[in-house]
Formats: sequence, C-alpha cells, structure tokens
Amino acid sequence: MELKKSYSPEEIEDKWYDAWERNGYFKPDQDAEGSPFCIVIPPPNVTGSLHMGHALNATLQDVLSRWKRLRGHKVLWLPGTDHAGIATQNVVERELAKEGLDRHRLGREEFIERVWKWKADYGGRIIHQLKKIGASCDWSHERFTLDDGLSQAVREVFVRLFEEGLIYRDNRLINWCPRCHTALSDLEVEYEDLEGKLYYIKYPLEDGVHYLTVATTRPETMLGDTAVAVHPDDERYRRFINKVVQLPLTGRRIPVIADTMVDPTFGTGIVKVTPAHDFNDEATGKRHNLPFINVITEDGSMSPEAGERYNGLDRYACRKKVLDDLKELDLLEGEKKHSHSVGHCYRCKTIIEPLLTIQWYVRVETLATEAVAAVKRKEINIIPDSWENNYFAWMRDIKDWCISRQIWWGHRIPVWYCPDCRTDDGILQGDLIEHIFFEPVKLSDGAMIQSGTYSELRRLGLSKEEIINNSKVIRIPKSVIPVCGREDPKVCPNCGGDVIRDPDVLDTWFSSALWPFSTLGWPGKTDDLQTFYPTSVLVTGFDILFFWVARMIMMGLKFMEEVPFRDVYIHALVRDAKGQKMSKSKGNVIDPLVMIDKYGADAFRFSLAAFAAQGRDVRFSEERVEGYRHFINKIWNASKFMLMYKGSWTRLPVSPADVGLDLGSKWVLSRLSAAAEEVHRNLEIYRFNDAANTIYQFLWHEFCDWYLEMSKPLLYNEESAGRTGVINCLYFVFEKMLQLLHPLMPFVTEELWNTVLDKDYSIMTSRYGGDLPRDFDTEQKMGYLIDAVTGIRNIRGELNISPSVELRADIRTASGDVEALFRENSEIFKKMARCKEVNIGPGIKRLKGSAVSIKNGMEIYIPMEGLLDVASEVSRLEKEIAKVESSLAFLNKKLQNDDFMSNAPREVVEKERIKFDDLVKKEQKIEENLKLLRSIDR
RNA sequence: AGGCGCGUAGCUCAGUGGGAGAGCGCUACCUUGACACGGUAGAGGUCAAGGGUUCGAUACCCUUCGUGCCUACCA
Repeated sequence: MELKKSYSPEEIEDKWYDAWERNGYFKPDQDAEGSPFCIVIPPPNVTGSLHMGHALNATLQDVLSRWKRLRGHKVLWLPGTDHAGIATQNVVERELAKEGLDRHRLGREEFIERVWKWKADYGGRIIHQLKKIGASCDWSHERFTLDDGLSQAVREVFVRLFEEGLIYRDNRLINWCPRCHTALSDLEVEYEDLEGKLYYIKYPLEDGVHYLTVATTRPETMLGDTAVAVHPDDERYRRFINKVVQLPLTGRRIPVIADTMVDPTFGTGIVKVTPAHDFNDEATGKRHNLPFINVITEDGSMSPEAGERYNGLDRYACRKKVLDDLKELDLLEGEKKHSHSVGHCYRCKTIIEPLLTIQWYVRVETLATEAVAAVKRKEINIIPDSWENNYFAWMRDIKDWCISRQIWWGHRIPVWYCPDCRTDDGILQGDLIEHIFFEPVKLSDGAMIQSGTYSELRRLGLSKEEIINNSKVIRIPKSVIPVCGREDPKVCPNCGGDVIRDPDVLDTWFSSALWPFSTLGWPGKTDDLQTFYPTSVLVTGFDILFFWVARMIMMGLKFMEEVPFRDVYIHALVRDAKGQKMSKSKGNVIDPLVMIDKYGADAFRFSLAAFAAQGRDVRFSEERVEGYRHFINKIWNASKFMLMYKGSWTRLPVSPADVGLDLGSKWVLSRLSAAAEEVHRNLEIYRFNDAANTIYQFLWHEFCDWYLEMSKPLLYNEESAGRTGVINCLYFVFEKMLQLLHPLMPFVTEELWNTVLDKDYSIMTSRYGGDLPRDFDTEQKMGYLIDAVTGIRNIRGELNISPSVELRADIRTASGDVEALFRENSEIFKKMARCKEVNIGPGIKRLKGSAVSIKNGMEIYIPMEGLLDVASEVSRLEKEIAKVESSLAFLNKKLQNDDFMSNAPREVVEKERIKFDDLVKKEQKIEENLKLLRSIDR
C-alpha cells in the first residue's frame, strides 16, 4: 500500500469512525479480562453547540477510555445530554414569539410537544458533534435526562426524599428572573459590578421636625419598607430608636429599629428595611418581626401593594417616578455614583429580583455531611487536590437547595393539592389557592376576570381545566397539604374530589445529580449498574463542581449508598491565547469543528491533551495545533520510510535479549520501554500533557532522529548481517508506538496500523501488553556514540564546515570497552557523523591542525589539513573551558564546605564528587589542547 | 473582605530541596535516497522583588508588587 506525500486527515477520519461504530468497538468488550472502567459524560445542554470546553472535556475522556481499552479493561463511556429546562424553554419560546404566539396561548401540553419536536429536529446535535473529534462513546447507551427511565429515577428520588422529610416547601426570598419567570437557585445567579447610583432620601419623623436620611440604590422598593434601621451603638441616631417615621409616598408609619447589621460608615448609617425585596432585610425583618410587604410581582412590575399610583409600573419606570415624586416633595436629598454588584440570570442576563415566594427545597445538611466525609475518607479523590478545599468550603456553607422552577419543560413535581379538603387549621384549601391569569377570562355573564382564588373562580362558573389552563401564576400557600406519590392520583385520596397538580418542574440539576446511576438503569437493578457503578472517574470543569459534582456525590451516597465515582478530574477552562475567557460577545470564540477542519482531529486532540497541565487554565493557540499537525506529518513520513522495507519484514517478534540485534535496535527497545512506562504512569495520574510530551519526544527525537538514522547504513546494505533484525525491530517499535499514541491520535494511528502493519484487526481491539525490560548497559553505550556524533556535529556547525565535506575523526578512547564499541559500530558512526575515515584507540594522537571535542571517556580530533581556523577554534575551546571552570568553582566551593560534606546525603556528595572529577579531567584535556593550538598550530 | 492560583527563554508553558527544560519564534548552515510540515548546530533566563528556614532555595515559609479566578458583601 502506498502512502500519499503528506497526511490528509479529512480522507480517513470519517471512514474510521464509521467503521469503529459499525463494528461495535465503542461498546464494552464483554471478553475483556481487565476490570470494568466507566465514565459518564457530563451531559451538555441539549440546546448547546460544541465549544472548546466540551472538546477538551471529551478529548480527555476519550484518551482515558481508549487507553483503558488498550490495557484490557471493559470500558463504558456513556454519552448523553440534559434537558436544560430554562434554556430550552427560552429557545422554543423565542420560536413561538416569531409566530406571534406564546406558551400560555398554546397551552402546557401543546407547548411541551413543541419542545419535544424542537429537540427531535435540533436538540442534542452537540453530543454527536463529538464524533468529529473521535469520541469513542457507546452510543447505544446514550441517555437524555427526560427519558422515561431517568424520569422514573427522578420520581423515585423525589418521593423518597419527600417521605423522609428531606424535601419541603417554604416561603422565602428567592432569586427570581422576571423574564424567565421562574425561581433560580443561588448558583444560577451571576454577579456583575454595575455602575449605579446611591440615592439619599429623607424620611420625616412623626414630630414633623426631624427627618432621617436613608441611602439606597433601589428607591422603588421603599414602597415596601416596613422599618428604618440604625446601628444600636451609633451615637448620632441613638435617640431616634423606637421612634416612628412617616414613610414618604405611602404615609405608612414605620418604626426605627436598632440592628447590628447596619454599617454606620456606609451611606448615612441609616438603612431602609424592605423585608420582601432584599435578602439582608429579610433576615432583619425576621429578627424584628416586621411585616413583609410585597410590592413587586413575578413579572417585575409593581403590585397593588405599592399603591395605586405605582401599581402595574415596571420596576425601573417606577424607580423614576418615585424619584420624581420625591423631588417634588423635596425629600430627595441627593444622589451619587455608586458601583455595586448586581445579580443576573445566568441564562438570560436579566437583573434578578429577590421575591418572596413559596418554593420546594431539599434539606441538604445531612446529605452534605456525608458527601464531605466521603471525600475526607478518600473514597473520592478530587484531582488536582487543590480543589478539595474549594469543595469543603462550599459544602460547609451550603444552603438548602431550591429545586422548583416555574417553567414547563422539565420533570414535573409529583405533588397534588385538593381544593376541597381543609388545612390543618380548618381552612378550605380552595380559598387559599390563588390564580392569576395570563389574560382576562370572560365569564358566562360577560364579565372579564383576571385573578382569584380557586374557590371564587369555581363559583364564578369556571371549570378546573379553564382555571388551570389560563393561569400564569398559581400561588399555593404553605398550609395547603401536598399529596405526593409514586403514582399519579386521579382523585383526592381523602375526599375523592378533583386534585390540582403542582404547576412547577424541577431544577435540571436535580436530574443531573442522579446521572451516574440513573443512566445505568436505576431504580432498576441492572447488570450495567452492577458492573459499572461506582463509575471510575468523572472528568469535568471546575465551573460545575458545586452545581453538579457535589450534588451527584450527595445523591449517589443517599440512593446507591456508594460514591458515584472514584476520581474526579477537574480540568481547566479553555481561554484564548491572551488568557481571556472565550465568549460570543467578545468574539474570541474558537470553534473546535473549524480547528478539526483545518488541522485534523488528531492534531487538535493532541494539542488539547498537551495543553491540559493540571491546575492551570488552557490558553489555546492555533500555532500549537499547527505544530502538532507537523508532528503527525513526521509520523506519516516515518511510515513511508518503513514501507520501503516492508517486503523484508519477517514479522518475527523481537526482544532486547536477541543476540543478533545491533546496538541501535537494542537501544530503541530500551527507550521504548522507558517511554511506555512513562506514558502509562502519567495517564494513571491524569497528567495528560506529560503523557503527550513523552510520546512526542520519543517518537520524534529518539525514534526518528536517532534510530531511523542509525538504521540506514544497515538497511541500505542488503548484505548486512543485522538488516533483518533492524527491520523487525523497526516494525515492532512502530507497532508499540502506534498503540501508545492511539489514545491521543486515534485516526492516524488506525490508518497506519492498517496500511503499514497490515493488521487484520483494528488498533482499537488490540492490547498493549507488558513492557520490555530496560537495558541500561546499551543505553550507556549508545550515550558514548551520541556524545561523539554530537561533538563532531558541533565542530562542524561552529566552524562552519559544510555538511557535504566528509571528515576524518581520530578518537582517543580511555577504555577498551569504548574502543570496542566504536570499532563494532564504525559504519554507523561514520554515517551519523558524516566521516569518511575513523581512527580509534587509546594511543591516538592529535594531528596538527585538528579541531577538538572532549567528551567523557574520549577525545575526538578532527584533522583539517591546514584549513583549521585557529582563532575560532581557540575561542570555541576557551568558551567551553570557561563553562567548565565556572562549574568547577561551584562544585569546589561545595566540596570544601564542611557543612555540606557532613549534612548532605552521601549519594549527593558522591555524585558531586564524580562530577567534579570528570570536570577536572575535561578541563585538563581542553587545557592541553589549547596549549597545542596556541603553540604548534599558530 | 475572605479564599485559591499564577508570575521561569522573545511568545506559550512544563518542572524540581543538589547550578534550569520543551514547543513555537530567532540566527547560521544544509534540497544527505521518509519528511523543508524537514535536518544539524547555535544564541537566549539574577526562575517577579525582598527577607527567612537550610550545608544548599527557582522550588519550602513570610512580606511586597503585579495578575487571574472563586465565594461573600455592597442599604
């Protein structure tokens, strides 16, 4: 088979991927003798498109999966996507808006159908884009968080947590996105510093004389103030404590309270307290039993409680109006610029509104304690371990997890309420459940109605369906008793009446938290679960350590009574070459698919792996990808070289113990062992960059630069004794090399495995056996050869001798072993050093006009027949002797130092002494030669 | 404010208690029978600064400066 002049990835990548998939090589090998190895992919959003983070993440997982397969493990890499509740709903809502529709007009069921249809058409592409980078996921195991099986797991988990009292409802301030119209968890809020204003507002005291000036960034919330607070020790205001102020614009009388949360140095030292619209004030309000007045609604506009003048205004329009009104009343004392951090919705970037609502929560305290203990006990290793502290710190301060979302796309909360039953306090529940319609509904008598309690609306003649289907907001107070179960109740289990289902769905992360076991078939007792749980390693970015990793650990421990994974490998974020986070708005996004198009998947993957040093961000630069494409080209050309000798390849196995093998072959076998050992060791501890560099170094600089070059004299001479050995060794090393490289570069290695090695099975199904033993004696011998060759090349380069000039080398050897070595390998040596004549022996003398290279155990003379530029050679040797002397001075100081001699470990002292002795010898010899140069050659 | 990290060759980055490495770039030479996406050689660093521990510090500790991120707060 012929290979083209250079490597064209596009011609082979799809071909091999299809073949692998068709042959089922991505499925766990049932005959594998090794232990099971399982990775569940961090499921990307179904709406997403592939970015560099996914590419890095998937590459690392694929490297591990492929490497483990080669090592004989039964490997499952399980792919899938999550349903991304808010994001996906947003996408489809935007689509509807283009058609002049909205989800309420469409209705819940029809809307959900639309989302499924969208998903079928566009969703989940991202995961299949991974095929382009060669991801060896078992696609027959692909999962989606809203699949039936996973939904069943969600149901089971919810019900059990509910039954155990670990899930509860509560009325608290939550982060609310007025645009997405849903609650968000603390983690889903992104804070950003904004330039705002601090407004100083006068609150008149009841005495009609004094007033207190508060400073606020959100004047519109004053309509909901229920107190003014000062620090108890603040002398300026102490006398006002327990007095009453008239809240401007409302006339409400509110108390002046003392609370230590007030910072006397900020603003005026007087704080307005709005318990229903600020997290700090909520706490203050609870401490002081203040009323909570909700002046802002779910869509970010002012509520009737804000007063008739402001009711219905958008929160920012209201701010302006409030300020105008205050100015009018001369109660606005001033304003100044103020930069502060403001929460934004992580999905749509709308400014968050803290809102008092009833939500579902998971009580995480005990779950978190267990999850911390598991990491402390090393049942889970977080790598790099610097992330452990981060994990512990977060878990220590963890707050209960708000899991309800007021959207439609997701796992609907399996809870129902009966309007006909009564609360524990004896109140009819239907009287407590409030509905707000998305548009006014016409009653049978022609009147229009916008909202009301369930009971009222029923009395007005609306059916249950009409009420539910028209509701934009349903408020169900805490006292209404929830009915939760594994089966959907048709009627109320107590009274047999109609029940209303909780309108909310669960946070997407709730289902993601179950991913390591729900994907393997839980709550069923499946073989997959038996074989692959706990999974081996989770590979993910640190940005979802809390969102996801911590929650998986909690849920895994709770429901599987076993950690979800043994290792968590946290990789870095991919940034651009300047270290900036890639983002669409900055326009510095690099599309992985474009990289693959340009450079091929192998070069791209190899770059990512080589960049993935632990604990540091990846600064991605296209130049490096280009560099690694050159590396592939190097492999490609080495392959072409090998193909020339394929006819003579006897396919006999080789080993370093083969007596017939030449020095170079024995050497390369030993170096291969060293490289392989290092690659395996590095992958074992997730040092992807070290693994990549090891194989790069071996392949290019040892195999190509030295071994291929050394083998040429033997290969060119068809009569040479070692020829067959060299050819067999070349192919043997090549095969092992391809296997070592395969996890990093699956495509090109498969191509060469087939074309160069003529294998009748895929490299994917091959096994990398044990390593051969090192041969240190050979490595040392080769060291002499390399030293001598390098010395001569150095002379050639420094003295500007053309490579076409063949030199004569006179080598004085210090031992018989070295002499024998050069005699045995003189042909190879001549070729490598480009010499036509080599004289070797202990009695060799320097000829006049020779350049010199002093090496350990040998002195090399290059006679130049009067052409030697004595001045350059003198300065060259002087430079070298200067180096030697400075080293000697340094070593001498050390060896003269009694403290060093008595305190340093013996082997260090010994090492330094040997170094010193060698350098002394070297110095003497260079000195002698300099003397000769200065006298005879002058 | 608290926490975590980073600062090593022109650039991007590895690294280690015993006088620093790679890739790219640069310089010189070379179309030598796999490869110019190549070969050979070379130049280039007070390992941010200061102090401490140590026989010995680029590495460990402290301080400072610069820089990035995370968490919290910001009335």
